[in-house]
Formats: sequence, C-alpha cells, structure tokens
Amino acid sequence: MPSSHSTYRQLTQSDFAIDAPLMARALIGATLLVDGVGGIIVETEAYDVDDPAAHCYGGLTARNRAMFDAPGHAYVYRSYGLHWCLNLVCREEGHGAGVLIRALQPTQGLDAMRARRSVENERLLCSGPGRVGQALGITLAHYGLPLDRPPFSVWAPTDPASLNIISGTRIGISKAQETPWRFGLADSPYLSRKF
DNA sequence: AAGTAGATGTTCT
DNA sequence: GAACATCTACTTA
Repeated sequence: MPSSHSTYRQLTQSDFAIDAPLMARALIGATLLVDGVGGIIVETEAYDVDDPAAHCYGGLTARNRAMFDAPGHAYVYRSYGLHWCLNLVCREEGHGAGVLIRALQPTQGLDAMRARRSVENERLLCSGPGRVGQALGITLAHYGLPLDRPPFSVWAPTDPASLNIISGTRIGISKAQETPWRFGLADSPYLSRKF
C-alpha cells in the first residue's frame, strides 16, 4: 500500500487498455512498486507504433515483442548499453504502445534503492529512466511480466483531481521531436529535467 | 550553471 | 560502422 492518508486502488491489466498519451498522463501521481520498492510516478513519456521515435515503430521485432503484448505488461530495454529502462505496455494486444517511466518520487524502500544506486541524495535516486531502472532493480528478468502481480504493483489515487500535470516534448530522441508526449507533475523536484 | 567525454551493448543501415 | 527513449565525472566559468 502506497500511503496512509490517501486512498489508492490497484490497477489491473484492463486499466492499461487506453492510448499511450492518455496512459502516460493517467500514470502521473500513481505509485509504482517492484517488490515493495518504488514511489510516486512524476514523469512519463508515451510511445506508439505510429510514432517514429518508438522502439515498436515499424512493427514487431525480437527486442520490442513485449510492446505488442496485452495491456498491463512490462517492456524492458537496455539504454546506451548501460541502463535498464521500464515501460508499461498499454492500448491493446498486437498494437504496439507503451509508457516510459522517467522519474519517481521515492516513497518506499529507500534503503534498498540507495544500496542499488550507491547514492545518498534522495532527489537523485529515481530522477531519470536509467536511475529508475537501477533503483527498482529492473533487468531482463522483468521483461513481459504482468503489472498486476508480484513483483509489480501499480496504485492509482482514487481522487486524482487537483494534480498539476504538464506536458512537453520528449527527451533524448532524434525523431518526432515535436510530439508533446512527455508528462510530469509540475514543480516536482524529482523530475529528470524541468519542462 | 553549463558543457563535454567516456562508459557500454544491442540494433539498425 | 553508426546510432541509441542515458548517467557520471570532470572541466570551464
């Protein structure tokens, strides 16, 4: 359970059956846990099969196979040969869509995250997709796993109103740079970068 | 505060 | 070979 003074509902696979940009926005403020370690999602990016910046662009391959899974599964990829990054697959089976988790506000398992990251500063634990992957212990072992069963769980606030969510262009891509599919919690100190 | 180099492995041309 | 949904350490101001 994420928090004591807010009400949360655990997302099931059917909750992920929406377009990537909608999903990316809806996940802001939700809590993501892997083996009980994680925090509040404060930054995401949407990717889709029709989107030249996406790994699933152009259709199914060995690497992107999980992006074509049923909604509510994990797509994991290796970034720049060094970092494991986590996507939450959405939309519909066979389509190719997902949401990259770019930053968390750490709330649970801080000690585990500090140990994995070798970093003390709480602000630097999960502020970037590679950092999220390392802090949560993401590896290829998580590839294709369902998000509503251990080790994963995702919890959405029952009252998501009043969240100040902003959008902008995505980071680190060379194609479709104009598409404003990056979403974040305004003014969160845990963003990977300012909007 | 802002810029650059170097690390590393998988995928694509 | 080149590019890549990145991070860190180190430089220059």
